[in-house]
Amino acid sequence: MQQQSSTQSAEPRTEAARRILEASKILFAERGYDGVSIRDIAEKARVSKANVFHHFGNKANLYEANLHDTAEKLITKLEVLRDTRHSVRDRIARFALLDLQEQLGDPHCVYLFLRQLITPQRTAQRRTAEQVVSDSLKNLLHLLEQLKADGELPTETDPLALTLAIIGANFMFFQLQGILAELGQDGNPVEPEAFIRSLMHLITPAVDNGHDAQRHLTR
Amino acid sequence: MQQQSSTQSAEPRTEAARRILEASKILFAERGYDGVSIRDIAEKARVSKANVFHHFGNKANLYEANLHDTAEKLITKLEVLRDTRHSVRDRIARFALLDLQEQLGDPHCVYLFLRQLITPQRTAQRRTAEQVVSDSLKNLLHLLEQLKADGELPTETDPLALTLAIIGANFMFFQLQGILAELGQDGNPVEPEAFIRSLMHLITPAVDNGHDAQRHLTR
DNA sequence: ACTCCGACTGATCGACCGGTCAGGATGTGG
DNA sequence: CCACATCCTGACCGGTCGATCAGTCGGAGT
Repeated sequence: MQQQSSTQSAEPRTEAARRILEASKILFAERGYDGVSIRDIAEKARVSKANVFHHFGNKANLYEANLHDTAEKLITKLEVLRDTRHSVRDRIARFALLDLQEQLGDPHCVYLFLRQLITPQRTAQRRTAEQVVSDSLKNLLHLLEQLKADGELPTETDPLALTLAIIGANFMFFQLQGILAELGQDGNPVEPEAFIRSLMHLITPAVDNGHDAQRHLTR
Repeated sequence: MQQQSSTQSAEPRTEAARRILEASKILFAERGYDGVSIRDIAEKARVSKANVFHHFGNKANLYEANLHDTAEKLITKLEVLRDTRHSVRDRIARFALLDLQEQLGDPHCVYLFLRQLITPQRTAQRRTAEQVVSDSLKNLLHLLEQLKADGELPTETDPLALTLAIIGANFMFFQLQGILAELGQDGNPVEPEAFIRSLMHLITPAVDNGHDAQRHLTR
C-alpha cells in the first residue's frame, strides 16, 4: 500500500492520481462528502475504484487532500495584499476584486470551503477552513482600520461592519449570479469590475472627482 | 399507506409525525440530505424506521416537507416590511435587524436553505429556495431605490451593491460568529442590534445629527 | 359484535456503500 | 535471468442504505 500521508499532502504521483483529485474536488463541492461515492469519483476520473484507495488510502483522506489543496491556494492569494506599493484604498479595492474574481473563477473551491464551514462538528479540517477565512477577514479589517486612521473614513464608520459588508457582498454577488442576471436587465452592474467599483463607492464615495481625501460621505 | 402529498405539505397529523419533522429538520440542516439516514431520524424522533415512511412516503418527500415549512416561515417574514407606517429608513433597519435575528434564532432554517442554494442541480426545490431569496432581495432593493429617490442616498451610490452588502453582511455576521467572538475583545459590536446600527451608518452616515424618523435604532 | 381504518412496528429485501485482497502489468536495479 | 517495488484492476466482503410488507393495536362507526 502506497497511500499519501494524512497530515501533509504532496503532489499527485501519477496522472491518474491527479485526475482522481480533480474529479473528487468537483464532485465533493457539488454534492458534499456523503453525496459522493468512490464509484462516482473513480468513474469520473476514469480509473478503477481500487486505485482511488491505492493513492489516497480512504475517502476521508481524499477529502482532506482536497481541502488542503484549496487552503494553500487561498492562503497564497493573501500574499498579494501585503505589498505597500499601492495606497491603502487601492489595496482594498484590489483585494475585493481579486477575492471576487477567484470565487467566480473557481466556484468549487468556494463550495468545498463553505460546506466545511457549515458543518457543526468542530473537526481539525473545519478549524483550518475557519483559519483561512479568519486570516482573510483580519487582513481586510486591518486595511480598513488603517484607512480610517488616515482620515479617509468617517469617524462613525465601524471597520468591522464594513469588512463584513465587503466580504458578504462579494459572496452574495458570487452566489446570487443567477438571480442577479434576471433582474439586472436595466443596466445594473453584472460585471465584477463594475460591482467592485460600486462597492468601493459605498466606502469612500469621493473617488470620481480625483482623490479628495477630506470629502466624506455628505448627505 | 397514508403519506402526505408531495406538492403541498399539511400540518403533521400526529405527535410522532411532528417529532419526525423536527428531528429531520435539525439533522438535514447539520449534515445535509445524504449525511442523514432514516435510521438517524427515526432514532432522534423516537419512532420506528417504518413509521417515517408511513407518514412521509420516502426520504425526498420528508426533505421537501422541511423545505416547504421553512419557505413558508421566511415568506411570512417579508410581510412585515410592507407596512408604510414607518419611514423608509426605519423599514430598512427593521428588515435588516429582523433578518439577522431570525438567522441567529433559527440557524437550522438558514443551513437548510443554504444547502439547497449551493446545489448545482436546478430542481424544483432549488427554484423555490431561489424564489424566496430573490423576493427578499427585491424587497430590500426596492426600499433602497425609494430611499435614493427621496434624496437620502448619494447619487453615486448603487442600490444593488448596497443591497448585496446588507444581506451579505448579515449572513457573514451570522456565519462568522465564532471567529468574530475571538477578535471582538476590544469592544467591537458582537450584539445584533449594535451591528445593525453600525451597518446603517454605512448607508446614511448622517444619522447622528437628528433626523426626525430615525430614532428607533439609535439607542 | 363486527368491520373498517389509520398509526405503528419488526423483519426483511435488493442495492449500494467503503474497503480489502490477490494478482497482472510494467519498469528498474543487480 | 531474478527480485523487488509501484501502478492498477476485477472480484469480493460485511455492513448500511432506502424501501417494502405482513401484521398488531386501538378507536370510531354501524
